[in-house]
Amino acid sequence: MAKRNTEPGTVQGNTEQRIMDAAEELFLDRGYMLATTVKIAERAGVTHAMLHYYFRTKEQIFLKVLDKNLNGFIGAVRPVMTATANGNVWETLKGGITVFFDYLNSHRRLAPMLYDVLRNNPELLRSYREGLAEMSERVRTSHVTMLLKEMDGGRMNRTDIGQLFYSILTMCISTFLTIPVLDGMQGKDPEDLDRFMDARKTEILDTIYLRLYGKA
Amino acid sequence: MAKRNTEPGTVQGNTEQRIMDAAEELFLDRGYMLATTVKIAERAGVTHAMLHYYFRTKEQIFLKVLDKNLNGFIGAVRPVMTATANGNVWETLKGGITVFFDYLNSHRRLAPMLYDVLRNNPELLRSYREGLAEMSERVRTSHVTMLLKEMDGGRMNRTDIGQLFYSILTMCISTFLTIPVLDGMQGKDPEDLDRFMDARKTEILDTIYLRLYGKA
DNA sequence: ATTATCTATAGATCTATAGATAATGC
DNA sequence: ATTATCTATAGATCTATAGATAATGC
Repeated sequence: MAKRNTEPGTVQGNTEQRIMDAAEELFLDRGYMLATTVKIAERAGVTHAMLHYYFRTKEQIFLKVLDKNLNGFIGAVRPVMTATANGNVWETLKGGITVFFDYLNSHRRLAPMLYDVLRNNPELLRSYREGLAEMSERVRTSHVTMLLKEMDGGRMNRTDIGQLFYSILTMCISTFLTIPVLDGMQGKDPEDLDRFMDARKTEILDTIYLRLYGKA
Repeated sequence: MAKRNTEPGTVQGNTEQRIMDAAEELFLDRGYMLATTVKIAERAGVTHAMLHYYFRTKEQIFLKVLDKNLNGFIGAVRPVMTATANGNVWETLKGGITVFFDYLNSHRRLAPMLYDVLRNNPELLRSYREGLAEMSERVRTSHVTMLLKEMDGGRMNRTDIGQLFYSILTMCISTFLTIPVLDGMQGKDPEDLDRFMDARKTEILDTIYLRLYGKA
């Protein structure tokens, strides 16, 4: 048969792309282990043999999905990750937190998927490990300079910078990890979730601001 | 054969208990879906038919493990969950956070396992849903009274109490969810992790304190 | 007679591939 | 000839049960 998928009667888009889209959807929803190649093929509307024809293995199609998603994330976040010497310190930090939070908020299943892989299949992240470690090192050093100057000048509470970053990252990330819990508690109206995310971002910024500038 | 497991050559403890222990170990490590009955039986050193003989289904053995763990948690945490009218407000709150954090810290795989189930098999928590919701409601109302009085008296920053609790819970919980990430970054020395947890608890307390009492 | 255990196996999945077959591009 | 597709199937697991067999408690 080998229908051309541009023919009438077939879904739009070529098969390879449809499989990629279906795979992304399922990996984002279920993580690596629980998203099966059979379900991906079903969702794409093809036999599962097609998945192996185009992508060879489950691991390879996952790595393509992961690559796309991590590149999107890195592209969005990189510009604000290096703190410069000039400029208002709090505005710089706030800008970084905002971009990070906003990206996770516009890709709400990214953090849960990455968490799933980090927990259950960390070896799949091997090729990104180094790059991400390097990036986080750049973030750290550039901010350390800025923050230490602020602390030394007595304008900011003295704080362990590693702990500060840990607080910022976990507060942002866990907001999205806990969406399943929220779904069970709040109304199902999607706008409720949007409002919650806005309030959450404000609260995180206020919390970090007072951690750094609030006088005890 | 039906060896009595008190005979020489057999592992100590009765079979049922050995299966329970193995199941707890695997569920804590891998969550519900990825812990298989075959692996549980292997670890317990019995054939997997035994698992069904004693517990009938995978779901039932999991529910027993869950019950034990949730009861332990609730027993530890309940005493400090109701804020009283008298007493220092910050000390009360600090006490609650400390007990909560310390319990998770002495049961480091509990939060990850619960998160896994909440994400992938929320229906397994159905029978606990109501009780937990009720408890969290009691926590909330008792604290709302205390905190509002403090805010109205101008002794505490005005704050959305829902957001405050969300910050406290996610900061504590995510500390333990992210242990796999830490393992990849820090040294493998278990004492490093102990020290990190201590520092983390202090940082969370400082952060929440300044959120509530720090002057902008 | 009851309890505990083992072997064997059913029936669902999963990932992956082999091999046949049809459409497309020369 | 190459590319795309389908059918069929191998080989691993998984959960769960049936049925035989041995040990224990009367």
